[in-house]
Amino acid sequence: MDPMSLRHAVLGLLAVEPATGYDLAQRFTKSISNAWHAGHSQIYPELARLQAAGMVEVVGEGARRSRTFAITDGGHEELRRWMTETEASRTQRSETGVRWFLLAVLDPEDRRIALDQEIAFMTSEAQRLQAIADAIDETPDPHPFRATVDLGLRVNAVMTDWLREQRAATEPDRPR
Amino acid sequence: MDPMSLRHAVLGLLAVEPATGYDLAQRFTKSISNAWHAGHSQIYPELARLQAAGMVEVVGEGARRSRTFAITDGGHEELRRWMTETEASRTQRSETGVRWFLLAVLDPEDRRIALDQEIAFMTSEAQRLQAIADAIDETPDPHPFRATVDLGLRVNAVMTDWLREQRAATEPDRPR
DNA sequence: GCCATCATGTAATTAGTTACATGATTAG
DNA sequence: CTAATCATGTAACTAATTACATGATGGC
Repeated sequence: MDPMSLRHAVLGLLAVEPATGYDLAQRFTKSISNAWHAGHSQIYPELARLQAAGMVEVVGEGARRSRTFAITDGGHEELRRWMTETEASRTQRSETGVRWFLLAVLDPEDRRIALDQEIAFMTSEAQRLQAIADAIDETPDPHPFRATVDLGLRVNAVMTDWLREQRAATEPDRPR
Repeated sequence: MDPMSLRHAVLGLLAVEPATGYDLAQRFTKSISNAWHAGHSQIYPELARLQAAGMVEVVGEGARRSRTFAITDGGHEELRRWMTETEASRTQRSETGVRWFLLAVLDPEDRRIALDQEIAFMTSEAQRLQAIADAIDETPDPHPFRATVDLGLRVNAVMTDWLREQRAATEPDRPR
């Protein structure tokens, strides 16, 4: 049972900084959402399993019966092992990808409508990523995930260019 | 219940050309695998549901009790509706993405090992995509999915550049 | 006092993977 | 004749989503 990226995503987020289950749910949507997502109903049970496996531990209990978890040495070792010794199974699932694939089977009119939607979506994504980048840049010391945000922006740019090309090729009257 | 990209991926593949369930399983791995994947154990039940919903129909029965499915007008309409009228839920899941995210929490030595693995993986992916592109280019008429293969290659190139930058920044003795 | 948000959990359902199972056809 | 591939299905399990449920704290 080597796949299971959720486990490693959680460990990785905790490796940066200890957090509560609630924090983790937020970080999934705010930082790693381009790669993986998990809601709290998945996170709490996973934290319990990781704790049972000695990979995370409770390092503090706060208000509202909150528990802050931190990664242990065992957890770090598991991360290291997974990253350097396992051959990735490479689960790949992107609804956006499916939609872009399907553009080809629409007639020109519908394709234009869909392309406009996709361009708008990518623009909002770029803004979301840029906001994250800006927030990171305001912090004093270099943030570990800054580089992947940059990658996201680059990929977004290439994809948006592609969408615009497709859009231009579908222009009705003046195909230029 | 508007998500469910599997349904639309199947409809889209059938929109290009009728196929058996077996064919579809192959096409998932060979063409759309960057966006979505499904094995035959998921495809056959989905075909049955689509048939019950009148979105696909059996257009031929061949050897080995094989049935060839084709998309119906209802199926086309559903595709059109989903692509132009629904707001994408944007399921996004990439184990590769998780791994790249986690690079930041590894120490330099392990990071180099992981980066080398990732660069090798992206290189093999580029070759796989290029092979698909070449196969498409040999066909007489323009293939609907040629453009998305091209997009895949472009994105791969940007990502590989990023990996190499990261790798260079982790050089041990001679950090340039 | 009340509303937003923090915080944690479980239950029910649906989606996806892996394993089991079977048999037909074709190429060598 | 026999191995590879074509072809279809079901069963068992795991992962993920959505819905249900509860309660604490802090700001207004």
